[in-house]
Amino acid sequence: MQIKDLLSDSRFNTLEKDLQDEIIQFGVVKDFLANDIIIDIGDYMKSVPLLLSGSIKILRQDDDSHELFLYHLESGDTCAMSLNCCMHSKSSEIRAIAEEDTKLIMIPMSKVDEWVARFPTWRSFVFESFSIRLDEMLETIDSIAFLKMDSRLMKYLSDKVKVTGNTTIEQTHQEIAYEMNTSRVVISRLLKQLEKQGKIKLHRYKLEVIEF
DNA sequence: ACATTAATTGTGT
DNA sequence: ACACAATTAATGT
Repeated sequence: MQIKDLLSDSRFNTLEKDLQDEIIQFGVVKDFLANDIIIDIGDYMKSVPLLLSGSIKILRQDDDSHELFLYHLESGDTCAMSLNCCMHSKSSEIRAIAEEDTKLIMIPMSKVDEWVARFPTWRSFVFESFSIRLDEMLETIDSIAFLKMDSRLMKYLSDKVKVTGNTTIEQTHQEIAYEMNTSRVVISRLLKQLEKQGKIKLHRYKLEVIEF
């Protein structure tokens, strides 16, 4: 598919034509395969990604390499974190991994800056991105703070199904446990419960979500 | 086809 | 949380 079509097909179509042209002119298209690490903690960003297709999961990691899943990025999204990092020349606080095969277009920071002044729609796009991210982050915090592990897990699973559009999740219990920052045994037990309730079907290395 | 091994998953305490 | 059992997949012979 043409980049042009991908742009007009998504949230980016609210951006004026001139701007879309410049995005195509100055942006660099990159492709990632599922599970590729796109940005790691400590990386310095010199450009901001716009997500054309696919999806990305954003993880936080503490000092002792414990992981925690934060949220997903889908096509039409940009990474508020990298906007933030770029603007203050900070290194990345998060790790971004391709959830599935993903295409994105990298915008050099200089252009991001320049466009904020030149294109009102870009300016509101950037602000809206921060707003969306803040909302989703709140949802994540709610889920961690107020939901019991079983509902958290179910939310995690259906979230994954929604963004990938695929009801099979190819992850071991251990991998899920890492992302939710809990132990494998807990995940195994809860998954077993969910299977008994008919919400999922368990297989080795993968599971199938029936209800979400 | 069978045995061995390693990794994943299940369960009781 | 820990320990161990059971199951499954992969590999070699």
